Amino acid sequence: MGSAIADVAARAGVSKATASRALSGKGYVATATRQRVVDAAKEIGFVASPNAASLVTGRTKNIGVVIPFISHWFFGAILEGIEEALLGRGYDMTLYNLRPGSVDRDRVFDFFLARKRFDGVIAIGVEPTAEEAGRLLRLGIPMISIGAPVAGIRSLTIDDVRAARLATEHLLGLGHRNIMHIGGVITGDDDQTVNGQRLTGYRQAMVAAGLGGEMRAAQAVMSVPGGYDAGTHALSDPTLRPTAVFAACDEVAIGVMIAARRIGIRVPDDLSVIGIDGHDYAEMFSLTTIEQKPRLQGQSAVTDLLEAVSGEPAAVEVVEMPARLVVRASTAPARIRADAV
Amino acid sequence: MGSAIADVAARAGVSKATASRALSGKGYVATATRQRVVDAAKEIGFVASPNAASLVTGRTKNIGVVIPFISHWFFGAILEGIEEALLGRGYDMTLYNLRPGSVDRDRVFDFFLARKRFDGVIAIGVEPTAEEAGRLLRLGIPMISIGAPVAGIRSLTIDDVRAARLATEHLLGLGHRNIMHIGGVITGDDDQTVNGQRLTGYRQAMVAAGLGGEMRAAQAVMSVPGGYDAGTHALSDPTLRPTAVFAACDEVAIGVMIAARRIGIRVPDDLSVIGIDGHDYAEMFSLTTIEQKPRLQGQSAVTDLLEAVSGEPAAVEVVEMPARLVVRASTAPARIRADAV
DNA sequence: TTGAAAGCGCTAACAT
DNA sequence: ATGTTAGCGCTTTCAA
Repeated sequence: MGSAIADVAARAGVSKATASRALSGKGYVATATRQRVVDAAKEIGFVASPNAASLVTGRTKNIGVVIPFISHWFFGAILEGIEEALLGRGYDMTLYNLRPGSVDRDRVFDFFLARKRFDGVIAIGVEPTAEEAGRLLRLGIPMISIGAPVAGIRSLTIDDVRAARLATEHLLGLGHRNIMHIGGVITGDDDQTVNGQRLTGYRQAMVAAGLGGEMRAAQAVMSVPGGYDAGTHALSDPTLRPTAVFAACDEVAIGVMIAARRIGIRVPDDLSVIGIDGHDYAEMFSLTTIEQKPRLQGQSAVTDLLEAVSGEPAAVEVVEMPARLVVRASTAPARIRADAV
Repeated sequence: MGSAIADVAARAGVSKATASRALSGKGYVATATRQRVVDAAKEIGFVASPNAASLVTGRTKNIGVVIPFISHWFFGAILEGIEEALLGRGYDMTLYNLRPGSVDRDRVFDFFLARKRFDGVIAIGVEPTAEEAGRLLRLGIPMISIGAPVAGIRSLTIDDVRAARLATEHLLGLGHRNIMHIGGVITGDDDQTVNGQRLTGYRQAMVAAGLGGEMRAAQAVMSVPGGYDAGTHALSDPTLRPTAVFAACDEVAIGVMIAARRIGIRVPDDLSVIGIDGHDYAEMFSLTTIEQKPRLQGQSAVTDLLEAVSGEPAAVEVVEMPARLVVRASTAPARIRADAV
């Protein structure tokens, strides 16, 4: 029941302080004494109250995580990586699911996160404002960002511009000229979010190839059905149909491939598709992709954050995660069409 | 910074007790006094320490959630439902990702959950043992289970046997005789898990239709690639091919449909497929399914659990969630094949 | 309506 | 190597 460390101490015939030392392993305790305390604790089923401990140590062994989606593969996989890394070190994870544009955003940053409940915070794809970040840092709560470079705090991300360029160049290298980009929703023309950067990379590659006039971009909800809808729309007119699609993420790419097949377009023979993420399903769909390894990103974020928690604040910088091109059958060399000769 | 309620009190010219009453809204405080306290708190950016409050009230406003997968749609959607419901009531969610067979299981139940960190625990698809459940209940931590009936605690679940029977009967009603079940991994013959119950429902329906001798069941990893692999295997031999497949979940069903199309089997004309879950992608794939509404399950779990937290412990019982058959094009009436005439 | 005082369960000096 | 003491920041009697 409500057994406290005082009960353990009494049972072992020592003081609370000694019981605390024996149980936590900090400070000198005679081996025999320690054993008696440990036994006593086990006998009455004692488990220390983390609240009480936190109150005095100032450490909670708890990390706050903010994420926009859970039921999207990429984000779910990051979460799994974080959880695994945290659990192994005796930390737990408190999760805030903050969809883009959520009215709860202020409450999460101002109330939930700004209490002394967390040793650190991981923001995934959320792009905290300078004010939001500053508030936490001033409270002494280190923060790290995954997937979105945030001014003033350490960020883990792939170089999205470069990844998009890589993907587009891969299609160009196969001989494609008519390459369409199906990306996420963009706000404004100088959008610096992940979606904006991927569009930028596409543009850079197209312009560099002298195809600045051939660029075509559409926006899709970042999901398989989103890609399906956008793909259906983009591919329906045979005369305007691209020969290759660079999708801003694998879920969209998969949706596009499904739409193409339903329309009767052979993939990859008549349409090359490339995505970004390295989705678990990519192999099944023979999808060519730029691999991001989200689980690894989650684990790295934990490593970096806990370093900042226990030691010096980690340097503020953008850490580039590896992004690897994985070629599969979904991208084939462009074929010379009869009508193009 | 480390502003405490004493700072607020000093600034407002009242005692800590009054400041506490003013901020929490409990107890008598003159309106003018309250306003001064609230202003003072805002001015110095005071946010109460939940640890300190928990220590004295015994309530943490924090719920522990145990889940086997995050990056599977069904589980992710439940989590989103839970988070939404919790956030609205000022509660946090601490998440433990416990894959089946994980070596961390004991640590999570004995160490992480059994501390006074949680007002309640939600176990999703985890089936705590009587001992694990009893331990928490003895500590006064109410627990609720989603998706798996657990002895001694309240459970939210669809009637999996009935859902499976419903699915199978739907295929039977379309005239199918050669119906295969592609389910999850089963351990032993009287497996009482979700997978086992769905197999049982399939058997009941088949036997009731006089097709006990025609039953065929395969096991698959519960994912789209898992369904793809199992489907590829099950459908490769044209002479043994079923005319309909009842898949134990939508992800498997989708995998089976993709495999079928790749093999050249027309869906739904030559193969009817039905799943369970009500996946977001079901509509896109025209998948007939038994809908489970996981977000709703998550929300209901929160409602029920918080009732138990604040009032009488809720009655121990199994609450049946609605499961609804959604018919789409992926199940078509069985056709009389030439070779069957 | 407000204040003083006690104490939630633990850890960390400081003594011994 | 162990015990004593003093809080961590808050809420809650109890008195005024």
